[in-house]
Amino acid sequence: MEFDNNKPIYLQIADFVCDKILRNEWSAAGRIPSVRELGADLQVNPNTVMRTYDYLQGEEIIFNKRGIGYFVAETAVQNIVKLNRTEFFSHQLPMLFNTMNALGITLEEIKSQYEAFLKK
Amino acid sequence: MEFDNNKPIYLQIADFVCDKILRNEWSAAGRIPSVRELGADLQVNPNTVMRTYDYLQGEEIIFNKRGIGYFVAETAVQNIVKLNRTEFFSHQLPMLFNTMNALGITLEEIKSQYEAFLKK
Amino acid sequence: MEFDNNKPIYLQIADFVCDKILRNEWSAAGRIPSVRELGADLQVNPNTVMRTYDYLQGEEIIFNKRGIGYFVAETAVQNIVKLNRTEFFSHQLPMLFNTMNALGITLEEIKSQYEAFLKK
Amino acid sequence: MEFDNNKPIYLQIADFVCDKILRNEWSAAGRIPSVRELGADLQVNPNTVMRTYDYLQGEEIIFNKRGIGYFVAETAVQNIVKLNRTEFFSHQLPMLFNTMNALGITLEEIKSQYEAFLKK
DNA sequence: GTGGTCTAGACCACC
DNA sequence: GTGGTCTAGACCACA
Repeated sequence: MEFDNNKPIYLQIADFVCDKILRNEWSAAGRIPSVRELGADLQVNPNTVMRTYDYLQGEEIIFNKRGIGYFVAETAVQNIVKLNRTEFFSHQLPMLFNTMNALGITLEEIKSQYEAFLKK
Repeated sequence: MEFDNNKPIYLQIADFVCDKILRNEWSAAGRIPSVRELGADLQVNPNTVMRTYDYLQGEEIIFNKRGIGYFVAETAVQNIVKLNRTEFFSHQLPMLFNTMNALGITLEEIKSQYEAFLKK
Repeated sequence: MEFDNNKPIYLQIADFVCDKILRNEWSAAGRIPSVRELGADLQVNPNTVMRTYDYLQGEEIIFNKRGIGYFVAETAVQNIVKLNRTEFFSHQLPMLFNTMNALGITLEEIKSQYEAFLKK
Repeated sequence: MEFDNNKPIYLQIADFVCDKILRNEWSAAGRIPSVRELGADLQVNPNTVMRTYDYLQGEEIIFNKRGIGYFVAETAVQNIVKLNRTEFFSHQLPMLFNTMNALGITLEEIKSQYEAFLKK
């Protein structure tokens, strides 16, 4: 897996895990890979995965059974969606609008770019 | 001036300088404040301003006359705009589209949000 | 290590690093010393080494893995050679020819000096 | 006049003055422009020209009559040539040979470059 | 542990 | 006066 330098790796791994859950590859109440396993898979220090799991547990997307492993929470999917939507509408979108304003970019341009993006 | 903790101060100062240039408050071929002056103005260490100027010189937005000071480059405005647009269309926008896709958000929603944003 | 006062230390360290790479003492994709280590080795402030690494990363000679360290880029050797040759043929040599012309020095004289230099 | 950023302006002005003398445009025992005049001509601070004249006086290339101005020394030409040749053979040339060695550049390459330079 | 940023203060060459 | 470099020491996020 390749990482973007502008975002902490542990958050990128969180996205990766959420993606797995949303696609139902890791299903509700099921066990997810151990910190060591996932670390080996993604070629990343286990500590970093640990941080991801910590974060996801805080958001109630996964939970821990001591000595056994981490599991997908029942409410995982809805929490992921809520988390993402909140982030999107309260941070990402306003920032976008600000730069659009600053650069004089219209919604029309965004629209045509979006259509090009969809075809890709 | 207040600084956002999520972005290096020297880059926020760069934005500040670019803004001045775009608004024509600091005009083409004109001298801009010395690192010491601007540092005092913004309550920031001169070294930090130095780093900003270094960066902006690399982007060919300002240039230096030795022992005299820094000046706005002839091509400053176009370089600023180019820099910002490149960043916007090749990074910010694709990331936006990706999350839109992932969250199932349509362009219609964006549009209504944008109108709300404009009224604010 | 001793430093020449006529050239910034951070650039002399850059030369030092490039030399290591060219001699294959620090090999492609391998990790190079941390800013703290090299700083201690060369009896130089870590910030100064940091500046060197910054510069070399800009020239795509080394690259960074966050939280882990700096590594020799795959294309390091060719980039070093290209950098040096460009500098030599487009700046150093023309300046030499200009002064040769001004002083009426012939290529023959250069040649004999060069042979003397090689024997030294 | 345009200045190279890698060399102090006052030394570049010194080169300019020496060139005038060597070409006999400013002849032996003749008066040369005042600090203010030359400064205006070259669009440079008079202080900087002053520093040039100071330096050239130290090298016995020009001399000063108080209240009147600066004049070309009788021994100017020979001192210029001596100064330049010394600089060339004891500094410039050894540095050249070093980089040639480091980059594996042969005298043959230099020769062909030189011929190309002469035709230009 | 790593790099990245920032401050405070110093010294220097140059204009 | 200007920028440029360097040091010492601090704090932070990240791995």
